Amino acid sequence: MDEPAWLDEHELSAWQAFLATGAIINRLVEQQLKDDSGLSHSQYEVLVRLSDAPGGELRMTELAGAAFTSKSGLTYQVAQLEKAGLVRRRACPTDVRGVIASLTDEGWAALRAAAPGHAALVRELFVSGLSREEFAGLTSGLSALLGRLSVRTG
Amino acid sequence: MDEPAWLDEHELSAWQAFLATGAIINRLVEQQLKDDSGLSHSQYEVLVRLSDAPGGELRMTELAGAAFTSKSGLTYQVAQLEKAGLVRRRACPTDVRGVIASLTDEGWAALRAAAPGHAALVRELFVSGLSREEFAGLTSGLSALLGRLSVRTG
DNA sequence: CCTCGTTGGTTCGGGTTCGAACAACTGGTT
DNA sequence: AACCAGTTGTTCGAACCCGAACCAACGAGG
Repeated sequence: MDEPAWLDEHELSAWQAFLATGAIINRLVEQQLKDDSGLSHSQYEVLVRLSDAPGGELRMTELAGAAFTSKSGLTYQVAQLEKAGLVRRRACPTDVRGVIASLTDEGWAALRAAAPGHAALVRELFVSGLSREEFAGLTSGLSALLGRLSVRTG
Repeated sequence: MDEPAWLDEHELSAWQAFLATGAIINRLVEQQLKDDSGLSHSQYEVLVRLSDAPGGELRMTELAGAAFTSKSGLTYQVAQLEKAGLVRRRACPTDVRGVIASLTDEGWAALRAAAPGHAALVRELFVSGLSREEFAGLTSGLSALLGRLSVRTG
């Protein structure tokens, strides 16, 4: 109907802020993890997802769905993590095609070692410096957004 | 002083929502621009920054600062855009080292052609589906965050 | 049993990104 | 004038990531 071709002032500044914060924060987090633990952000995410799963293991597809990466991207990252000894691959007992990625002891150790620095940075960048209301507003906006998006991705 | 090693429940879910929304939205935007205009998101951003600047031109460094990319990344993207005829490079009159990227007529046209679809998608993903309060909360949270981050990067 | 459409995971090719190293230049200081 | 710390933009090597193509295996319906 009346769809203007450009974003208006409010939309634009919100959108720009969204892009900018995402870019900056991602870069800083990436940097910190690399320097501090030798892990990329995606690798760290994979470890976190695995550690959240019962037994510290998950099928590749579930892992790709939970993390924010494509199937091929996940294959690559898991290969890297396996090379580093942090993750092991097992065959899935109920499906010959399936592959189960599973945290090794070294994987757990690496995660425990990396977590405090990561948590501190996330708190510094993302939580502190916002008032309680700002943080609450941000959180509810983000989760509404996420709910909306989940519908779209099916 | 009492810095827990892990994020608590609220921090974690907000952080995850932030990462997830960023990843999903970026992917969808990337896709739409590619399909619709043959531009990547970073290329589109470069065009937008140039179009915002007086005369449609900007020094490389200013462009890299305004967009969300490294210097080398920008060199690459501008080279692509130049190959496509959307951007021209000029020497900077006041500084021999300087390079000025400048929108061509084709660049303006490409931007005008791409903008409506992009704006519509951003509105669909990012604006609509949120109540006025949610959007306001999200916006103020994001800009507070951005202000905080600018201090850190400055 | 046997299709046959679907799913799981890897491989491959190409494009994108980054940081470090580099060379050319600037502007201020002595 | 000669220096020198800092800036500018590019190049290079490596890592990363994605989509498409692919093969093997599932499982529902005949």
